[in-house]
Amino acid sequence: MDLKKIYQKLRERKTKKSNRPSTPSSDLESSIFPDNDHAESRIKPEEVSEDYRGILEKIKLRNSILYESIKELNEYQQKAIFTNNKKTLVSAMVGSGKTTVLVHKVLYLHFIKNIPLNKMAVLTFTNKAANEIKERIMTFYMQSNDSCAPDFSLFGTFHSVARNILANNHHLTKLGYTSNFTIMDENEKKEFYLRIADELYLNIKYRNKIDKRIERYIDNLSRAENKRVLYGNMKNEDDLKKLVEIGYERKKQNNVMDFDDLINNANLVLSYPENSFHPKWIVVDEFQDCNLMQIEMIMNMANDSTLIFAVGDPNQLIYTWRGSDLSIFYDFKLNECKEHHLPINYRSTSNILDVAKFLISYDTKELHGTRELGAPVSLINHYDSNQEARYLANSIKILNKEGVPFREIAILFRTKKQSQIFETVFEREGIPFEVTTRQTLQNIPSLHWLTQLLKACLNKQDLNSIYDAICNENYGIIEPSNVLLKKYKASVDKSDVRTELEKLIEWLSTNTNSGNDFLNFTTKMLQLEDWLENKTYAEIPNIFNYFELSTNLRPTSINYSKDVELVKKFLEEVSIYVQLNYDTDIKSSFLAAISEMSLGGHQIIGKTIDPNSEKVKLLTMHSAKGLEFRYVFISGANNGLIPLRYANMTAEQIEEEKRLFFVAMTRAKDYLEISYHTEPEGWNSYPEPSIYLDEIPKDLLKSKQVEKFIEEDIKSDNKTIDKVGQWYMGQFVKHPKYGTGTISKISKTNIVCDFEKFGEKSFAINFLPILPVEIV
DNA sequence: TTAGGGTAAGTTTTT
DNA sequence: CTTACCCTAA
Repeated sequence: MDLKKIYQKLRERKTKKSNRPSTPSSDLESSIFPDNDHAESRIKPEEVSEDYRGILEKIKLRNSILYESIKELNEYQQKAIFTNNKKTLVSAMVGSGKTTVLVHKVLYLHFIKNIPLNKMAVLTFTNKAANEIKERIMTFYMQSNDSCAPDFSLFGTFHSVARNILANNHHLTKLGYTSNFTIMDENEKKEFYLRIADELYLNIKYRNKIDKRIERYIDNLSRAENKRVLYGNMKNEDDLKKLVEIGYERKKQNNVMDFDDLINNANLVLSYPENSFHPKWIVVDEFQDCNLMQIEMIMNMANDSTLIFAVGDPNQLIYTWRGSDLSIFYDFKLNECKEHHLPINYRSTSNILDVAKFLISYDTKELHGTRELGAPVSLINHYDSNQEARYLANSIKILNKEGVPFREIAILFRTKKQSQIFETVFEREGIPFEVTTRQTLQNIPSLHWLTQLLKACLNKQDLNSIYDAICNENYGIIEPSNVLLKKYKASVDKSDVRTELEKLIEWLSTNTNSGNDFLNFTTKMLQLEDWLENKTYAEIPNIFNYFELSTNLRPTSINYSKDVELVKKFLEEVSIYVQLNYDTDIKSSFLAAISEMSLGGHQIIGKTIDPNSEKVKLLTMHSAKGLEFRYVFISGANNGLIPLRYANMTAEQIEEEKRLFFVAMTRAKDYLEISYHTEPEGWNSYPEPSIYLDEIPKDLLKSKQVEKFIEEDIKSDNKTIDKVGQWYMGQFVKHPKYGTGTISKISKTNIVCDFEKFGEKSFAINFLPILPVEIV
């Protein structure tokens, strides 16, 4: 159930509150705390505080619904919820119900300890996690008698909460920003820097790698000057340093922030001595993933009377490349912190846990299973990934016939590339599947354009959004060109104090052939803020008509109906966000909603992955984190792939790959199968099983070698052959442009010719522009 | 300006 | 191993 539906139900109930039945409906009850079906446990925490029973009794009197829910939890979970320590770290083992504990902690603090929800900051890393927490709390609100909608203003991702802190902080101007700043995502950031480089004729090498270079530059600020700037084959420094410095100033001029700026700037305003923003409680999810900036944000939000409750699992730390580090986790733990454990895993069979245990690096003794022995874990040796894909297609068909739904089956691998062969084979074999692809706003051009348009209207200094809104190749009113911005910037009068929006519109109207449509559209842009003035959330979808999107979305385009649908859904979503998170006025609430979309909220609209769809899931190990499946197949556990081999690997990175393998294994509920290949295709993978498999005792794994399929190999399309049709190796041929040459390579789909003057050229076999040459 | 030699980098992707 | 692209030599 999504937030919108819950909210609608909540509203419905509000209106007919008087004759509402006192018992909650059963469908709600079962959906509220899904992790709790195996609550009873033989394992007990060593010490149980004296007033422990008392607390439960107290809850029973205060809120019987919460009591019913909490009494189902195990004692470790209850202890973590009842703790009132200033700093608490809950080390949660994999599959031990940490989100359940987190949600109950919030409910306990609110309903029993009377902490208002808006005095609690609940910080997560993903929108998905934030939404799940909000949904569960909403559902609880619906069950209990509370009639008002909960205030989630400090619930959200670090970035989203940071944005809201900044937008509402009086000291923001000290940083050179105003409260209507907009957010640029990673792609927009790259464009932002490249445009500066273009405009100022900066010498920038490896332009396509500019994002990586800037990141590396900032990470290496402590290193020697030229070490930070050089990349690849560069011998001399380029203007990277200058670019970063100008970028820093330009972001302020344009009133835009990138993702990192949100956290960094929030830290700056929070650490001002006059800052008075301090939540009563700070609750952190996936604490092990925090980097230093995020820890700093937690600490800056806290004051002497703030209590911190963090939940995390060091064994699932797989994002150190985003700046998190085990030392952060342990430093926090050592510093006057009460530690709790959640050692009981409800997810996997004992066989699976027994194997996974050998890969655990921290708190080894603390993982306890609750389930039956189950099927043994298999280690299977395939010839290569193609053979494996055929084998799995077969196995999955059999499983499905036996009644296992496709959605309960997942195939996990280390790199995205590995999914291709499964897609090809499953497609051919008619097995329904879905691949998790990274969704960015750029993947949905109409929504990307719309966000840029709305950003441009609300932040009239955001030159990049303004330009992209007006000069978009699909939906813009003016044809984009890579010199327009440069020319505009060069000719603009520095003493002109008007906004960039006004200036660029005027400039474009005189320097391009713009017609009435342009005038009409840009006037609408300038006036959107005024239009919004006296509107309510319910009128936000009217923006569709305001901008005449039925014509501006290009009705002749093949994407038109889809675009209209997406845009309407987007505006609807914005409307709901404004309704749920209304703060001071419609304008700032609207901007908050648009910012939320920049922070990945669009995934709600554009998402193609439905966890409940009847499809086999093909996932990278990273994207499988947090998910679970009855049947899990880990593909390609070869050395070099797990751990993935690349230059200068550190011991820490080898450890992280191990944790990743652990995460992959523990996704399985009932059945786990691990494979490696005799002849792996990647340049970096060796024909031997992963080193991590050596750490697992042989008798815990059921080893098997799969016979090679003798059917025609699917990759034979690319294999070289000697002859096809009239063509043979070494044959003399003639090409109208390249002249004469000889055939140097033949495959089922292509012929490669080596021309005397032009070297090797490849041609598709169905469209050969060459002729045979008769040798006399 | 162009051709060809030389060499680092390559993965994962919460926002 | 392949790719991208810097760098240098004409």
